[in-house]
This record gives sequence, C-alpha cells and structure tokens, in this order.
Amino acid sequence: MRCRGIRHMSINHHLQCISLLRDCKTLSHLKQIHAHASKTGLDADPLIAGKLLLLAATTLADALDYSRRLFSHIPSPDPFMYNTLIRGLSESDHPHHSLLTYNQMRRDSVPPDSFSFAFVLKAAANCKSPNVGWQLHSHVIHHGFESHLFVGTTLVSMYAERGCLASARKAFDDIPQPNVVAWNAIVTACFRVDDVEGAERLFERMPWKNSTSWNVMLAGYTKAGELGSARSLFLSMPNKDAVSWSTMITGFASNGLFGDAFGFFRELLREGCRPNEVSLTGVLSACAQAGALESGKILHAHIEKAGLGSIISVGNALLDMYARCGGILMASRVFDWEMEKKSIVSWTSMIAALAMHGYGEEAIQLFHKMEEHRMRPDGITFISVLYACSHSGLMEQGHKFFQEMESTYGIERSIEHYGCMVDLYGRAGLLDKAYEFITNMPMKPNAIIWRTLLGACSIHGNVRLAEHVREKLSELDPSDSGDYVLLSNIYAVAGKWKDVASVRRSMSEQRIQKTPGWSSIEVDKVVYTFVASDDISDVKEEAHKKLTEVMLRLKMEGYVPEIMSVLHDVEEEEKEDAILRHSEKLAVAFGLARMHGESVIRIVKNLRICPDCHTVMKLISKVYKREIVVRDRSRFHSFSEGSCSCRDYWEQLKS
DNA sequence: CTAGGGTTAG
Repeated sequence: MRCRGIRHMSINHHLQCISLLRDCKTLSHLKQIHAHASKTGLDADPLIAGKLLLLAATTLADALDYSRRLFSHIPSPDPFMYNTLIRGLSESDHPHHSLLTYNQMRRDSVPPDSFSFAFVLKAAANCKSPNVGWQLHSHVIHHGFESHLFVGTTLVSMYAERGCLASARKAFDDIPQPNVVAWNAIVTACFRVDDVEGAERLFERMPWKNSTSWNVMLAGYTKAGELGSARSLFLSMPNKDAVSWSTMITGFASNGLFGDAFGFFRELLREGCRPNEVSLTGVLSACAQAGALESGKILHAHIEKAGLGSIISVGNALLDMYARCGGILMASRVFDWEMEKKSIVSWTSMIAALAMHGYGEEAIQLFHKMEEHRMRPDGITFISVLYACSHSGLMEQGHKFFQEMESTYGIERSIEHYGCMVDLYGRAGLLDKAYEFITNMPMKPNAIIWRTLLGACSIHGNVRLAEHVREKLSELDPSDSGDYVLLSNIYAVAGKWKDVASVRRSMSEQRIQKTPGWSSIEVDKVVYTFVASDDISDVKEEAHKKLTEVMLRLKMEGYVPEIMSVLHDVEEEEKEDAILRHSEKLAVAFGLARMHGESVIRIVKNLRICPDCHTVMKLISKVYKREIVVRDRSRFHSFSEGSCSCRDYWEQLKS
C-alpha cells in the first residue's frame, strides 16, 4: 500500500513538474522548479531533466551557464540531451563551447545523429577558427550524413559564412534532392564571395522559389552595390513581404542613398502595408546617417501613434537618430522618458551620444548609473566609454577603464579597445607613448591602429613619425585614399611641397581615387546632397551663386582662403576654386539661401571637415549670426558667434 | 529539437 502511495505521489509530482515547466518564463523560476524536483528525486527522470535542460539552454535568457551545470549533473545523458546543449551553446556568445560538448559526446561514445551535426555545424559557422569546419565535414561523411538534407544545408551555409564557395558547392551537390532552403543557402554563398553572376545563374535554375529566394537576391544585390538590379528585381517580385521592404530600405540606406530609402518607406505606406520595427529602424537609420532631423521627427510622431515606441530596437534607433542629427536633448529625452525597457544597446547608444557631443564626464556618469541599474556592460560599451575619454581628454579615466574592463569586468580587450587607447594618447599629444603602446600590443596592429596614429601625427604636425607610420600602412593597406590625403596634408602644413607632390604622384601611379566627399542638408523635410564634382543641377547652381556672394562678404570681413591644405601642384587660382567647391560650403550656402533666419543649419559630411571650411563656418556663424552644426566623420562641430565646440582642433594643425 | 532572408551601439 505504502509503495503504491509513493508511486502515486510521484506521478502527481511528475505531472505537476511538467506543467510548471510549461509555464516557466524566467531563470529564477526554473531554479525553483529544479530545487523542487531535486527534493523529490525527480531531477534524475530523463524526461524532466531533458525539459529542464531544453528550457535553460534554448528558451530562457541568460540561463546557459545554468544549463551547463544542469548537464554536468546528468549521469548518462541521452543523445537528445547532448543535442540540446550543443544547440543552446551554438547560438551563444561562445560557440566554441558547443564544439567542446560535441567532442565530449564523442568521447562518451554516444554517436552523433543528424541533429547533432546540424547544431554543431551552426556553431562552427559562428566560430572564428577555420579548421573545425573541415574536420566536422569529415565526421559528417564518416557517419554517412552528407546526403542528409538538413545536415547538408547547414554545411552549405557554414562554408558560405567562411567564404569557401567551392566547398559550399560540393556540399550542395552532395544533397540528392535539394529543397528551396538548400537552394537559397547556395545562392547566399555566392553573394558572400561577391559572385553575383553565379547567384543569378543559380536563381534562374531554381526549380521553385519562395519569397525568401527573392529576398536573398535583393539583399545580395544591395550588398554588392548593384542597386539598379535590386530595384528592378524588386519591381518584378510577385509577392513583396515585410522583409522585402525592409531589405530595400536598409540596402539603399547603407549605400548612402537615403532619399531612395525614404522613398521605399513612403511607398510601403502608400501600398497600405503597416511598417514593422525593422522597416522603421531602417528608415530611422537612414535619417540618422543623412542628418535628416525633420523627417526623423515625423517618424517619431508616427511611431508614437502606432504604439511602436515600446519596442526596444525602435527606441534605440530613435535615440540614435536624434543623437546623430545633433539633437542630444531629444536623445536623452527619449532615453529618460520614452523607453520603458532598455537594453545594453540603449545604454551604450546614450553613452556614445553624449561622447559624440563632447560630454565626456556625463558619459562616464551614465556608465556608472548603468551599473547601478545592474546592466552589465559589454565590449562595445567600453568602446563608447573609451571614445568619450579620448574625445574629452580624460586621460586618467580612460586608462583606468582600459585596465578595469578586463580585471574587474572580465571583458576581453579587442583590437578596437587598443585603438581607442592609441587615440587617447595621440589626441593628447603623447605620440611617443602611443607608438610604444602599439609596439607592446598583444596582437598585431592593423591598418586602423596605424591610421589612428597617423591622424594624431596630423593634429600635432609630427612629420618624422608620420613617415614611419606611412611605411607600416603601405604594407598593410596601401590603397586607402584617406591615408594619402592625410599624409599630404601633414607635408603641406610643414611646407614640404616636394613631398606633397610625391605623395600625389604615388597616388596617381597606383590609381588610387580619393573617396568622393559629400555633404547633405535637410530643407523643408527634403534632404539635398552636394558632391564636389563637375555635374550641374539647378540646386547646385543656386548653392554656387549664394556661395560666391557669401565668400565675397567674408573677404570684406578679412577672410583669407587657407589653401595650404589643398594639394599644392595646382595654380593659386585653381586652388581657391577647388576649396570653393567643397561640398560642405555648398551645403551651408544652400542653407543660407533657403532657410529662414532663426533655424539652425545642420550639415552632415561623410569625411572630415577641412580646415578652411572650418574657418569659413566660424565666420559665417559670426557675420550672418547663424547657428551651424556640422557632423563630420568623427564628431560634431557646433558653430556660433565665431567659435566652434570642438575647441578648435584645427588651430593646432596650422601652428 | 534541425536548415535559408531583413535589425540598433563602435
């Protein structure tokens, strides 16, 4: 009788436990259930243990460590349990651990099945080291799974991730009857290695297509910069879904074609589609990049009306849009009042926003506030914090954060963090210290590191070190036009005209094209982009006319063009003409012509503002009594009453 | 329990 009683009770417990697990939503909840199960010995039940593990490894957030501990207490895990853990770890931040679990499975003589391979290959795709992929492929063949549809498809996408098109193709050919998913994976593999024609051929040959097939083509075209093909394919698509629209919006925005990105968004609304969080973040990112504050504000109203403001990614994109459009107050308002839920991205974005606007101290304060809210910083948070320190000259603080991020926070320092330190020392003028720091780095310095030091050489006019850096850069990345421009400016400032000419010569010998500079300005919710080129348009002519008038007035106020920074082997008059054509000058002139006297003129430039334009902006702010905000490649410049918020970074260049 | 497309921070 007693025995039956216990048995009866345990069945009840069993059912109760399963029903509890079904409603389990958080890690602490799971821990309670687990404790409860251990008390009654139910945690040894394979079904319960499996369900606990599945929840911890795949469904719940932040429960992966717990799932590994759970797993370690299971005496003889069945294949399902191994697979569950392999799966959970494969999508984690440490895909490497997934491979370790797979190895353990083999050591424990539990034969891997098709599920094990599908999961572990995904881990390999997310993993850095290239050799594991080949090894796993040989295991797949050894166990006879190479013709398995799912395993084969994962192999294809793993090789696609690696950029090994030939291997991806072999894996694809091993699949006897590839379905549409497998076809989409091999098309993606072609785009990954920029084989657009290969992708097109496969797309034609596909026995049948779903909407993803078309979307893969759209994404591939936009990533390859073939926007014309993307557009015409999009027009010919039978069924455009939400992803198709988002792909077009983000694809055009990431190629700098913000007007087209807005256009697709408007079209989406016209077609009666409801924008989702992805299309909204895409179009907000276009506003952010173009500096289109007015358009961004309209979207903000749209988002509030549609009640989408509570979606974290939308809030993050909104905050970022305001920050990049110079609206730091609006950005902090969104952050403080409109985002009920915040993620690490929200906090990091706000820290970066403050840093971008030169509020280094406030950025650090916010970092500490974030800690009080028990939000754990990640590697990117530290990039923003270090950026804040270097742009506000907070040397001690920056140094401390750099030390603590590893010792106290346990975050591995990446090359980007080292780059921030080079920038910190370099901006402060400690060039030798920056150089020494680079030589003692635990990893090989890349071109970005040296380029940062070259930038510092340019600020502080150090020709000797710049020449040394030039050699490093010519080994690592000899085709970056920005490096040549920077170097020739350093020579020009030092009056070394022969060297300027030689840099210029090597540029043309190696057929290196300067990155075309553009500046954009939003007037009446329309974004106008100016490029220093020979083409003519009505808008450009209007800007040019106004600019001539402005420059005349500035000259009467005593302005002398700074032609030093312009390449030196052209005639004086041509030089003046060249700096007159700078896109930021055209944009500001256009703003003066078209915008009424009270409004702030906001300009976005894709490169760094040139010293002459910087001076001109200061003068205009004084003579015309206008506030001008220029966002360039690295920061905001806010001009008013003849001075700039960047504390005249450029003055050092001239002295 | 499995595979493919679009997403914000540097």
